[in-house]
Amino acid sequence: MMRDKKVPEIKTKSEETRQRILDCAARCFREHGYSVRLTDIAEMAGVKTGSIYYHFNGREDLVLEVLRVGLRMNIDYIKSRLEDLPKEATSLDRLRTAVRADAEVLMEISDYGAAYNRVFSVLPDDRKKHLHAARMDLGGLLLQLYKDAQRDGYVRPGLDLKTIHLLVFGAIRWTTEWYRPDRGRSAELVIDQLVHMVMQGIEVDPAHISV
Amino acid sequence: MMRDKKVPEIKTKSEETRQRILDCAARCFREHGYSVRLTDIAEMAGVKTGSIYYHFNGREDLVLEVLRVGLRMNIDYIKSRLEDLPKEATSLDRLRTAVRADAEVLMEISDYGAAYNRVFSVLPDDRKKHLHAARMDLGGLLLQLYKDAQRDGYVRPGLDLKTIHLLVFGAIRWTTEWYRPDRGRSAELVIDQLVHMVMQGIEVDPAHISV
DNA sequence: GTCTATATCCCGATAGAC
DNA sequence: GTCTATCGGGATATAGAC
Repeated sequence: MMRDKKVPEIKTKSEETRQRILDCAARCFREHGYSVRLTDIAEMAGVKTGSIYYHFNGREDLVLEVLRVGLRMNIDYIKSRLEDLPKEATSLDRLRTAVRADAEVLMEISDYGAAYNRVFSVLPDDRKKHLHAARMDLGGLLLQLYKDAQRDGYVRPGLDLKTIHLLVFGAIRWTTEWYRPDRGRSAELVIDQLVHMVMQGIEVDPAHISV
Repeated sequence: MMRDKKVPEIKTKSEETRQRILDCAARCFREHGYSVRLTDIAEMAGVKTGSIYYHFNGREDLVLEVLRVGLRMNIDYIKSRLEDLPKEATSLDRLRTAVRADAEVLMEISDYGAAYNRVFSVLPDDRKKHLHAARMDLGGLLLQLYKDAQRDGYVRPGLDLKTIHLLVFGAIRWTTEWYRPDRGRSAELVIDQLVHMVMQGIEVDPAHISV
């Protein structure tokens, strides 16, 4: 899950347990939404409810930590995919890559991103504030790529890019509501269709119509 | 909210109260998600918690009723907009109209659709079953319009329409997470951008590039 | 560090007065 | 029909043993 950290990090047993609880929390939030009980998370992690309180200050704290990690993974993954691009990549290549990466991290890479989707909106306003900076980082990163591509003439000048970004972002986020890795359809297919639709649209090019 | 019913319906006071509770529930679910308390709904409706139990069998019953109404409104509104089209409308016109209508009902017409979005996924499986038929009605209605347009040669043959439908559906559903009627941007702008993107894509048509 | 046992709180639900 | 009062279940959180 995500690329390996640079530092090997000999983890203490405590850190391992903490990490396991966090992973299970992400998985639970992904699957059942905000209302999962601490008991369920504890059970999945192979500990008792009380033990969670040794590693976290409580439910709220645990939730926020999952969301923070989710956002960070999302941003880091997109950036790493952008860095993998060759120097000569155009701003359109970069936009396409970022959209793909955003969808990949949500659908394939980790539970944290999907957990973020389902949980964030039910958070009380003051909690949301704690995530504001990271959210702006992610949104800003993507929006800038749209702007760059438009500036370079790859994207139609008339479009409202903020709105476009939010619509694409939403189409990706909503996949957590219906996409299941089993059931035939692969994530790759979905992402291909998405990128195709966003870039070229679904209509047949009028210029190619024979009649 | 929605078009007037054919029958004027002299409502009894009881029916009015029931309706008010239902409307407030939809609003609460829209704004705060599944975890709103009955107390909040009651307060908004100007009654005490106990009174809700005269009109509904309990929280679960109230939730399901909001979802049922939401789905029905969504379907009915799309259908009515399709019926308003002139006879000579093409299958592409019908697809465009349906997508617009789906977005309108969610963003402008009623709280019920948005409530549905936020609540459905946290429902236990057996409750979801009760809505299965209506969900299929809505999904099937839209998917068929994509298929018709593709059959008539308006939509690229290679596309996986089920996936495309779910992506567009998701972009629309996710607007409830970010679109607010205040704050400048109008729903109409958003919907225009959506339809444009889905139909023509955001890329500049290569044929029109001068260099 | 992790457990067991328990305190505490909150909310849905019910009973019965009006 | 709507209210007030209250019960009961369930989940978070805490205390203290191991």
